[in-house]
Amino acid sequence: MLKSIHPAPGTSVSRRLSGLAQLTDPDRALLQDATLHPQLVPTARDLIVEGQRTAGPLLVLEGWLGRTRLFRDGRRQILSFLVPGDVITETACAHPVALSTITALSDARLCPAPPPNSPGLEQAYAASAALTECYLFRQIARLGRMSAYERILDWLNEMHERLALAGVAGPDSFVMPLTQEILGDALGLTSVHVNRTLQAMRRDGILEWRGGVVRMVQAARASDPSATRGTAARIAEPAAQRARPPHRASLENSAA
Amino acid sequence: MLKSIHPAPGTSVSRRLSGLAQLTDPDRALLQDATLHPQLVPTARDLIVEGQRTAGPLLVLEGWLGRTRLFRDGRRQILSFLVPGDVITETACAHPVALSTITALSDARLCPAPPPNSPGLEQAYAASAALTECYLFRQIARLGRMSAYERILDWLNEMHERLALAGVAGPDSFVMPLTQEILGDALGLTSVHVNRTLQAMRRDGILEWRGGVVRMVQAARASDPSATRGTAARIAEPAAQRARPPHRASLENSAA
DNA sequence: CGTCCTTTTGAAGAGAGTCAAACCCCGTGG
DNA sequence: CCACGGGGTTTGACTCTCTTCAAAAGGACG
Repeated sequence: MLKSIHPAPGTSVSRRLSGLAQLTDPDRALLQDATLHPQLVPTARDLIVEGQRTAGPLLVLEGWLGRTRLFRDGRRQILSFLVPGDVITETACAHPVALSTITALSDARLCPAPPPNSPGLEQAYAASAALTECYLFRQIARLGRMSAYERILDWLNEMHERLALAGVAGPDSFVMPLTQEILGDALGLTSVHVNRTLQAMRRDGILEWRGGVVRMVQAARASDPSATRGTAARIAEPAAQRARPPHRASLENSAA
Repeated sequence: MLKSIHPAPGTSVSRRLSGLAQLTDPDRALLQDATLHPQLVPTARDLIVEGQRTAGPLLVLEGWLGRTRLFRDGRRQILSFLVPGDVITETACAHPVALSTITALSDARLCPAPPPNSPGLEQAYAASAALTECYLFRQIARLGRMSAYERILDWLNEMHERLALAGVAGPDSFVMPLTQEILGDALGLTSVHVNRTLQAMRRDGILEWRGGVVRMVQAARASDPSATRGTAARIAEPAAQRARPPHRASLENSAA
């Protein structure tokens, strides 16, 4: 089914890693071989449970997974998403325990990540890890300082960018196998409010979402309020000067 | 001034790393030597600016710093805190650029981290990195699914635990050099609401905060709605004891 | 003693949550 | 073929947490 969008499903990993570092043909062959014995994980199944001992690193070949944290009272937070092309590694440590539970959010296919024998692969893994950290930072900024409208927009942009890296996204669209409730759990919102915000975005004409396919209008792409500049001495600056959170498509009242 | 709480300021790093892995005397000596030529960073000064090339890893000897992200319109989010004993590393990568700006939130003292020549040091660094990731996850869960009251409580608990690892915290108190506004920027709240929530906590008798020193009543320690709070302790084997008598409304509706 | 921050306080508003019911789409099975 | 279920999506009405916008009150310090 995904095939309608991405032509060669089995190679999302090598496409992504090739984009992150200079890979040789042997490197690619190694990755290709690794995909021969994929592990299937059906929707809603836990791949790794927090606190358990971890196996080696994995590659996501297909499907979406999420690092999730569950509160005792049932609240849930999705910490990050894992999509095709991603490398799943637990920070090496004397006691290698998983720091979070990883759940399949759609039927997924994974395989063990081949050990980095070459400098190319090693660099690719390193770059992938750096990106992962980058997305964590972005998630924090999103939850901490963005409105619901902005969170969804920013998240859609991030996912599109990530899926594009793996070659599984169209120029302005991608397959989105999540429910609005899951989206809410990732963005710190209720499914009801996710729904209402999506409707607002549709009304604003910046987004289409039918049958699990998201299509984003170009304008949506432009609205990134973060864009960091030197933090400088703003830490010490009086609060009075700092702007308030714009809502809606705003975002452009930003003084670049 | 910090001396009133921790007796030997120069060794926060070796104390913390000793707790994370089995260090030999030469290891500790190496760390000790590294602290001989500290770098001073005054409050509000940027240590590293996002996008710049990075130097090597650093050790925080004293003071608090924060990874911060600034929006174009002035909104600010503090992604994570760096406190004495912490190791600052940028994910190695072909193009080693900083993923976020690091700003001193109080006068701080740092030094270059000695390269891990021994297995002990290597493990300590790895454990430290794992903990760092753990705190990022926790920060996400905090911002995404906790109320203001819970966020502050959870954050205070985390900081106490971290400072205790470095030996710079009392049994139920620690020095907190941040303003309420900075706290708000870390927890995704306004300084006004931080203030009001703190007052509520004082009224509830679970917290004192005078003159930059926070004192937490034992009960406060127990209110962690996250099911997974043992994770950090698992990484840092020699951890403190944690009780968990239930406490405070909104948390006790937790079902195992 | 005035200035600059930070902390408090107040009143009013708005974004997001809650609760509940209706609606829809689809696969199932009578 | 169509009623039946069940998950996901929509809607509506109401509540409440947290934000806004001032402005006053402390406090540290030259």
